[in-house]
Amino acid sequence: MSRQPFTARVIELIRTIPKGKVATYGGIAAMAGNPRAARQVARVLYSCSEVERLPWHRVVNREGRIVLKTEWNQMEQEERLEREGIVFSGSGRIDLERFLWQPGNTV
DNA sequence: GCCATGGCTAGTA
DNA sequence: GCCATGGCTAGTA
Repeated sequence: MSRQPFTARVIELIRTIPKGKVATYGGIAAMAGNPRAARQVARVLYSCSEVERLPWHRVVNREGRIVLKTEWNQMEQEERLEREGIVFSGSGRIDLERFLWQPGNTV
């Protein structure tokens, strides 16, 4: 199953998110070459996570929130992130200043 | 036509 | 809460 370049880059990028960090849908899309294709990232996660064994839980929305449909899935994502040391505020948000993956920085 | 987005506005308190 | 966005798939001809 060969993939389109954009999708292949998205998959590769998601794989690269380090443990203990998160990325945003829009951020991954931008790194893959199209800042407006945030929903494609969602689509890739939805359709490829299992087969590609992606660290799907490390992708959240621009507000640092989990946006999965079902409560069951939301809880699983939250648990996986907390197990990696990511902290949620009382209102269920992740501090992106602290936990956002920024491939460029040397810190 | 689907999708796990994002950005901007309207409308309430 | 609305709706533009865009890569991809399913399903028809």
